[in-house]
Amino acid sequence: MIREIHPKYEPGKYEKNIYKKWCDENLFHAQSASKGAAYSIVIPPPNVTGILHMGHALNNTIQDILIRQKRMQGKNTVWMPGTDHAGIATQNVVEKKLAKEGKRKEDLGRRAFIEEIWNWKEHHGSTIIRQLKEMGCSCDWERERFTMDEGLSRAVAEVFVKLFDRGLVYRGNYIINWCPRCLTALSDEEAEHKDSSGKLWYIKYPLKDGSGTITVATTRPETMLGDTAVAVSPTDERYKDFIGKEIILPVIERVIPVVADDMVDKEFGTGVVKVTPAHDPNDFEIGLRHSMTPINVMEPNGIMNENAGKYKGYDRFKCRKELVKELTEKQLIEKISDHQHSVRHCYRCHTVIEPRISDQWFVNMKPLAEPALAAVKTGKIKFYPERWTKVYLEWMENIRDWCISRQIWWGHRIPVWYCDDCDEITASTKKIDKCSKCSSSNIRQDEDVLDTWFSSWLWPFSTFGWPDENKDLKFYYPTDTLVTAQEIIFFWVARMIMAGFEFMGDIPFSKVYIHGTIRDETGTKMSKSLGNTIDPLDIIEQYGADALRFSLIMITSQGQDVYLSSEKFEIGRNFATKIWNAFRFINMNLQKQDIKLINDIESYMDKFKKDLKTDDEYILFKLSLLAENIERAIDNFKFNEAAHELYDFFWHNFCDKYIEFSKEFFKEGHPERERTIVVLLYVLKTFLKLLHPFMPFITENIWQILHGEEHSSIIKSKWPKPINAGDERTSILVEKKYDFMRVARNLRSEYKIAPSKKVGYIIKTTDDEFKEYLFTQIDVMKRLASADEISIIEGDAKVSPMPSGALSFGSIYMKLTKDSINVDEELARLNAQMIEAEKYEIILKKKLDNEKFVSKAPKEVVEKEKLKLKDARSRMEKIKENISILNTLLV
RNA sequence: GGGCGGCUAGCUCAGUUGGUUUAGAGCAUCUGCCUUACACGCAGAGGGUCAUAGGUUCGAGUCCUAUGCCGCCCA
Repeated sequence: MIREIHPKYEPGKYEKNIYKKWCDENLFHAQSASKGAAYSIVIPPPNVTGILHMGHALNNTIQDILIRQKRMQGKNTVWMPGTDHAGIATQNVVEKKLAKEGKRKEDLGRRAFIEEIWNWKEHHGSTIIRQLKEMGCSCDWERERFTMDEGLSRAVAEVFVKLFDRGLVYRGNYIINWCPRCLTALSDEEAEHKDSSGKLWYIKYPLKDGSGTITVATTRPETMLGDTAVAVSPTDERYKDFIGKEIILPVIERVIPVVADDMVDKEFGTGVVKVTPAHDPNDFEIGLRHSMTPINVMEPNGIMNENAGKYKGYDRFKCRKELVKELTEKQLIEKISDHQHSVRHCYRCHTVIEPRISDQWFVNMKPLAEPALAAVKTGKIKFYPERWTKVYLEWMENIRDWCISRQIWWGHRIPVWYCDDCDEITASTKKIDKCSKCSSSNIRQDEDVLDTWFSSWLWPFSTFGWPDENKDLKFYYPTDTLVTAQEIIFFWVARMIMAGFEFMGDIPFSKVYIHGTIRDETGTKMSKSLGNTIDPLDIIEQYGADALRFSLIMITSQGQDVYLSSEKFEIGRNFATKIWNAFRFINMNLQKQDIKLINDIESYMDKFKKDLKTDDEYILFKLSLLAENIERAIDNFKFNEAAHELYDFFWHNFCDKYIEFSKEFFKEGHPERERTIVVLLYVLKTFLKLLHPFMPFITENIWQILHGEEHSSIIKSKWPKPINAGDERTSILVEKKYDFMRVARNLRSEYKIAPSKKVGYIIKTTDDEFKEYLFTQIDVMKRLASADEISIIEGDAKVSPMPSGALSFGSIYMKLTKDSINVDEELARLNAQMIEAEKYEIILKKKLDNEKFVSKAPKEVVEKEKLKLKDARSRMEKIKENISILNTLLV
C-alpha cells in the first residue's frame, strides 16, 4: 500500500479541492502565443439570470468532454465562457424585486434603474458560472465575457452601424409581435405558437343599404372595433355582388367597405373576413393594398383605448366578453363554434401576444442568408445529427426580416440619433452631440435597446476581441464545434453563421452538434413552472459531479431526447464507486518499490512485453480496442457509446476478469507479482486518461494519489494511443476459459451447492492450443469456480456419470457422487439443451441448404455460417455423449 | 396543412453502411452469497412474433410503401 485511502468514495470531499487546484495552476488557460494547433469552442452563453438546469448540465458536459480530450491530445485548446444579459428576463427580475419594495422602474428613472440592474448582476449574476465550476467545466475563466462588456458592446454598435450604412438595418411601421405584459416588441422566433382550443365567432355585419347582413368569422371579436373593411375572395361567386358595397360596423357604427383580396381563404369560416390592419399581419397587408388607415384600438398594455368607444379602459379579454354579450343581445351573433388554432405567446412570460402596429427597427436578412445557406449546403458547416440540416435550410430559405428593437431599458441602446430640426437619422458607433446633417444639437438618441440575440449572434468573434484586430481572434477563429440544443437553431445558430460571414468573412464554426432535450419521466419538457425539474446541484450533492456527468452521457444517445428520473444517476455513482474500489485493490497490493513503476510505467511495460502471459495480452488487447473506440466515438459525437465502452471495459473486462485473475499473483512471494502490477497500473493509468473527459474528478483524484500530489495533473498527461499487444486469438482463448467458468458456476447453481462448499471439475477438450493454455490456468480457475480440484483430460477419455455442461470446444463435469445426482432432472436439463441446440442447427442447416444463399451471399458470410453449424453440431455431439453416459445409471 | 423524431424485455433505452451471435445493456424481477477491492457488490437465472400490414432481397429490428398511436418544429 502506498497510501491510506478512504474505503468509501465520497465525491463531496474531493471535488471542490481538485477544482481549486486546477484553477490555481491555471490549467484551463490557453494562449494564442503558445504552441499547438488551435481548438476552440464558445459556450452557448447562459442567461445571467439563469440557474443551472439539466439541459445546461448535458450541454456543458459534452463541451467539457471535447475540450478535455483535445487538450490532452496536445491541441492549443480554449473554451470561451460567459453569459448574456438577457434583456427582458433580467429586467423582469429586477422589476419584480423593485415591486416588492413598492417601486416601479419609472420612479427610479432610466439611469438609476440600469444601475440597479448592474448591482443585481454583481451580486447574483455569477450563480450559473459558479455552478458550471461545480460541474467541473474546464472553461478558460480568464477570458469570461458578458454581452454587456465594454468590448462586446462596441461590437454591437459597430455591427449596427455597418448594417445601417449598408441599408440592411431599417426602421419601419409594421405589425410586430407585442407582449402586453413585457411591453415590448418581440421577434417572430420569440413568439411561440401554442395550439389551443378557442372559439370562432360568426358576426353579422349589416349592409348600409339595408339589404341585409354579411357574416364574418373571427377568433378575436374585440378587434372588430378597429375594422376598416370586410374582405372576400375575388373568385368567390357567393359574394361577387357584395364587393364595393358598404357596411355599418356594429357598435362603432363606422361605415366600411367590402373589398376583394386574394389573401382571403374561401374555405375559412364564411369566406368573409374582417380587416383590422392595426392588429393582424395579414390584415395589415390587405390594408396596404387597399390604402386603408389602420385604426389601433388598444393601449400597449392590452387595455382598449379611445378608438374602442365605450369599451375604452376594458382589458382586451374582458372587452371580448362584454362585446360578444352586446352583439348577442343585438342578435348579431349568428353562431359560435369551437375552433382549434395556434396562438402566439411571449416566450418569456407566456402572455398571449397582441399583433400590433408600431415603429421598430428591422434587419433585412435575405442578403445575409445567402452565404450562410451556401456554407451548409456545401458542407463547410455540418450538423450532427444530419437531419437538422434540413431544418436549418428551410428556415433560411424562408427567412423573414428580424425585428431587433425592444422597448425596454436593459440592453444595448440603439446607436441612432434623431434630429428634431432636420429629421435626419444618424447612426454612430460613438455618442454624438450634433446632427450629422445640420449640426443642430437638438438631437435625441433612440429610446429603445436591441434584442439580446443581436449581441449573441456576434459571440464567436466578439468574445475574442472583435472589432479590434488581435492575435487571439486570428488564432482561435473560426471555432471548431458548437454544442447546443435544438430550440435555438433559429435564434442563435443560424444568425451566428450569418454574422460570421458578414463581419469576419468566414464561418464561425465547422460543426454543430445538436443534443437532445431533457424531459421528465413522462416525456414532458422540464421546466421550473411545471415543477418537474431535477436540480443538477442536488444530484451533485447526492452523488457527485462525476456521477451527474457520466450518467447523463450514458443515457443520452446522439441527439435523442432523454427521459430523466433521479434514480438514473445511480449509474454514475455506482461506477465511480466501482472505480474507487478497484483502485483500492491495486493500492492495497502496491509495495514501496512500485512507486518508481508508476511514473515510468511505459518503459516498464516495454520491459515486460516479452514476458506477458495470455491474460495480460487479453486485457491489453481489450484496452487497445477501447482507446480506438473512444476516439472514434468522440469524433463522431457518439458520447453514449464512448461511455458504454468505458463502463463495459472497466467493469466486465478489467474488474470481473483481469483483476480476479491477478489475485493469484499477489499471494505471498509470487514471482510474477511485478509483471502483474505493471500491467494493472498500465491499464489503470490508461483507462483513467480515457475516462478523464467524462469523469474529471475521480480520475484526477486517483491520478494524484498514484503520483503524489506534488506531481502533475492528469490534465497535463498525454491522450493514450492504442498500444500493440495481444490479438483476436489470445482474446478468444481467454474468453473460452471464462465460458467454461460460467458453465461450471451454472452447474453449481443448478445443484444448489453452497458457495462455501468446494467441488471438483473435469474439463474435457479436443482443442490442443486451448488445452495447453488451460494447464497454466488451473489455480486461477479453481478460485473462480471455488473448486478444490480441476483436471483436464483428453477429448476421447471416458468419464463416469456426472452433471455436465457442453460447449462446442469441450465438456465440463462436476464431480459428484452417484447418489447426489438426480438423474431424471439432469437428463431433463440435458434434453432441454439438446432441443434448443437442435433448433439452432436446423436454422443454420436450412440457410446453408439454400442454394441461393450459398451462391449469392458473400463468401465470408457463408463461411461464418458453416463454422456456426460446425460448432453447433460439435456441441450437440457433446450433449449427446453426456446423455448417454448418464443413461448408464438408469440400467 | 408541411416537415421531423419515436414506437425493440415490466421500465428507460442501445442496435454503425441489411448477413457478430439463437436481438443487447442498465434498472426492476427470481435464486444463492458479507468469496480478505466493492452489498453503490458477487455468482447464476427468467423475460422480446423488434407498433401493424404489405413489399424488395438468398437474407430485414436495419431498406421501400401504407396505416395507427405519441411527441416536437414550421405555417
